[in-house]
Amino acid sequence: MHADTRQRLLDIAEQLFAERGFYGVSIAAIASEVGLTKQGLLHYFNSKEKLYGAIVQRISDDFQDHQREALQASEDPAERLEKFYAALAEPTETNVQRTRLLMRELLDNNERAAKAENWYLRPFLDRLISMVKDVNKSEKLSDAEALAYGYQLLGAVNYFLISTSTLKAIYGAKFIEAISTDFIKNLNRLINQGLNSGT
Amino acid sequence: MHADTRQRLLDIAEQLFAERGFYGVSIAAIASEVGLTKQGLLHYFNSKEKLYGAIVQRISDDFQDHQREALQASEDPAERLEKFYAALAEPTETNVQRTRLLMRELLDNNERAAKAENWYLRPFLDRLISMVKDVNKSEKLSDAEALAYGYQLLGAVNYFLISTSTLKAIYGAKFIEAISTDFIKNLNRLINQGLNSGT
DNA sequence: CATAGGACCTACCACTCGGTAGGGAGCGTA
DNA sequence: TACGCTCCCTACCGAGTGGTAGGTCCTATG
Repeated sequence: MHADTRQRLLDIAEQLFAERGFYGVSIAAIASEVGLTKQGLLHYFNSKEKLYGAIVQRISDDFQDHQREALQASEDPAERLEKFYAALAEPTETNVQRTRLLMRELLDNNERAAKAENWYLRPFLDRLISMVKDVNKSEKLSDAEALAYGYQLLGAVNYFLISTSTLKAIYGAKFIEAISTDFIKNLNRLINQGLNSGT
Repeated sequence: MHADTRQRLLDIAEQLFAERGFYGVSIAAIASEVGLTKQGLLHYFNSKEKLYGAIVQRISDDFQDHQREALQASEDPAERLEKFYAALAEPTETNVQRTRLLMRELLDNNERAAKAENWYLRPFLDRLISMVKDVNKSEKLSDAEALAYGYQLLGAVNYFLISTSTLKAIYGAKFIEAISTDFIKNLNRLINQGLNSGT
């Protein structure tokens, strides 16, 4: 029962893991934030890794849901891609948080990524490849070319999302707001130009 | 004396911090990798933070050296920018490693980045802005526009660098090699196209 | 030959970590 | 009333953490 407590644990743990990383947060800290003791937490998730795994799973599930929605949002492939990246780039608090967490995952998994754990990215990337290929059917991009292209935009968006707080501290909030709008404009131009003018 | 040991400490610590993050490595682990005890390490760097700080400083210094070299490498601003990003994207082991470390820095510093610590990025970014503006003088890009543009490419490159090992595990080494060449091709196209065809 | 200081060491400290053992309060069911 | 189950607790463990105190060896300098 008490799926409520479970949810709150997941929510808060997600936040803390995103902010400080897996090694940077203790389960005791997570538990106390929820109003439990460490063992209260361990009642729901048998270990720290299990808790972390559940969070990553939840995020990747949600991501793929959004991807499916983007596919149904429009008929025009280019427009679909635009909306897809626009959704990814949205500076929502949870969006930024989850981007941070996935970025950390990418960094931590490094070489042991060969294990089944990190393949959660696979369906997401596969769908991305086909979305890119749909935009430019005339030239018949190879999978590698499509992924190279899609990944560039993915990197641009994700990197920018995790940078905004730091950039704000350096250049000030106003300047960064100006950048954000330019950023989206640029992104859409890259999507349209980049795929119309040949490889 | 024994600047040699000091160097080895920095080298190995950089590697370990890049792989596992600040909290993921103990100073004892670093020391033993060098062939010292924990206290041997503390003889050279008074604390873990000091050691880490010295590493970040060294990286940012080197980065700016490379940036200066790129500026002198060519007369054509667009070509300069091409060479600059090509150097950043080079999948050297140390290059990948340092990108990982700086990415972690970006994630960890988050909101407390307001302190002087993280401003090491500032001169690097300022130079980037002026490089971008030089390419497209006719349109007189604002600083925000220039940074938005430069940062997109920066994100694309950095994100790709830290992803390669994971992508290899998912798609296989050959596929990723194919992507890498397409990636650079794409990047150069974005540099030339993106800045010639207006904001 | 004396002395100072660099380059390390062993021993230890207070503390935190993830995890186990075991118990108790409140509940629904028989 | 008795039983078992969910939810959460206190108490504790071994291992590991960053850091301090204090000592030893070696070399360079006077």
